Amino acid sequence: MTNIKTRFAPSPTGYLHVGGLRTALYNFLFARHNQGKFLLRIEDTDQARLVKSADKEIFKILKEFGLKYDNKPVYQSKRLKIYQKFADQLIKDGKAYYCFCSPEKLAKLRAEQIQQKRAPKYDKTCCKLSPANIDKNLKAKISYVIRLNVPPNKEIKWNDIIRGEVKFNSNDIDDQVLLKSDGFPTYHLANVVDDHEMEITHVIRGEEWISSTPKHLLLYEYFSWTVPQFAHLPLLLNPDKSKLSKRQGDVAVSDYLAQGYLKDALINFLATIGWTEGAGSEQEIYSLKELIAKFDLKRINISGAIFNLEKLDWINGYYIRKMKVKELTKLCLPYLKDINPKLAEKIVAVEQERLKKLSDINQNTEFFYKEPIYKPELLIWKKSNKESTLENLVKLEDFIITLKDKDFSEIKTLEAKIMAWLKKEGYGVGDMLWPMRVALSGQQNSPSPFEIAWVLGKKETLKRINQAQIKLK
RNA sequence: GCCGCCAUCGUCUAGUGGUUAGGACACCAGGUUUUCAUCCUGGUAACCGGGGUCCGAUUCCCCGUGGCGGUACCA
Repeated sequence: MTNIKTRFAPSPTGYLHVGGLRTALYNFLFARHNQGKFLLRIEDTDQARLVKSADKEIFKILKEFGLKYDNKPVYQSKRLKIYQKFADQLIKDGKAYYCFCSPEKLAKLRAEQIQQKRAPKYDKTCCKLSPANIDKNLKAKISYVIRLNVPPNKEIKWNDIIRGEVKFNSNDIDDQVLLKSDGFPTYHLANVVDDHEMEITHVIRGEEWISSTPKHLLLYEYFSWTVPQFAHLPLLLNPDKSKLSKRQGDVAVSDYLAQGYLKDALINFLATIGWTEGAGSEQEIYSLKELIAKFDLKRINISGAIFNLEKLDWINGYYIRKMKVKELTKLCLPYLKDINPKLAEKIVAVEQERLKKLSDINQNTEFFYKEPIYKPELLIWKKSNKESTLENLVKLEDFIITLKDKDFSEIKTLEAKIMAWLKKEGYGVGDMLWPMRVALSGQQNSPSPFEIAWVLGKKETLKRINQAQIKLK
């Protein structure tokens, strides 16, 4: 296929949702895979919900994630005249009509219909207005909207790339408002007009749009425009299977970034929740490049998927473990406030394999730069006792004093020295290393004593071993 | 209520008209180890129900059930 064009069309009503990011990702991947264009459109037609600078956050996040879009973003709020022009054209053709009904009247109508167990639908009162009456109302400046004139009993269907044929009967479709009384278009009008003018070939959007698609199809028909291909993505769900929402956890991309989820990991996770390359592949880890090469809309799953944090944590941990210590340290620094970068790098080196997300770096790592507080009993290994623990700590101190500073330059060197000494003297590994580790960390669980000693350096290591002895006495 | 979409381990999923229904996460056990983590090995665990079609259905069809989405002058 040539000249493929996709678009991501968020509305700037707040933070960017992870589901939105996935939609953007799929649009991006499909376009790039096919050497097509990926465009961005800001759907700012709801004046009430508009959040200032929400568009800026969207740009920033797309950029951070490497989802580069082509051309300048299109703002719908700057295209009001165009939508009005097309709405007028529909009216002229009898495909849309002025509606002067008040919100109160509509609410009453809806309430009646619901009570009668019928689907709430506009009753087309204003569609039957005579030209003279319309003129009169217009001149009297009665507030109006423009509604889509949906024909009765017409089958409307399309072939969804992801779901196959989807069918509706026009009797179930409401005469949707296309142009609001404030002169702004609704999603339906603006969306169709813009997708046409931007020459979008593939509309890839969330499943929540399926029931609106017949309205859009009708508009394409009324305008005699080429209909794009539709691909309706499955939803991201809460653990209880409802649509992923803020009530049940974080949904903003920025929340995940703030917690220290890596962009590559997030992309990897989002891409593979709902998409697999198939063909018997059992791959779990994908780079953005690889995704571009392998992505196929037809391989997107149809059913909704729970946003499974445990899997995200695993993927993120995987990416963290693959990182170079220097790079990882840079990313961790914001979570390790007021710490000397040299020390931070050592801490990161030692903690790397334990991190699931960057913010974990400040979990149980205080002992690296603060004297640990712990109960003396913790020093005693399960197979040992107080007396021999104290004795061992003294022996250990005496030995470490004999080490040179350069023995502390690398973890491996330090480990080799101490292990050789243990072996030579015939000391039990646990008898010696457990108290050493606790003396240095004050923790039940921690990195190895060699690693901690390497971070602390000779002087601090000796100091803590000595303090442990005092505690035990 | 009405319309629509969906249905394989707890979760993400692969897969097929005949398979020991595969993988990953999580979980459990074992190994490595001074602890945790990492790493390695192994294990528990699934085709929503009922009818068809067929020699044979998890797979195809229908019905049901369940979940979800939509039902706005929100997107």
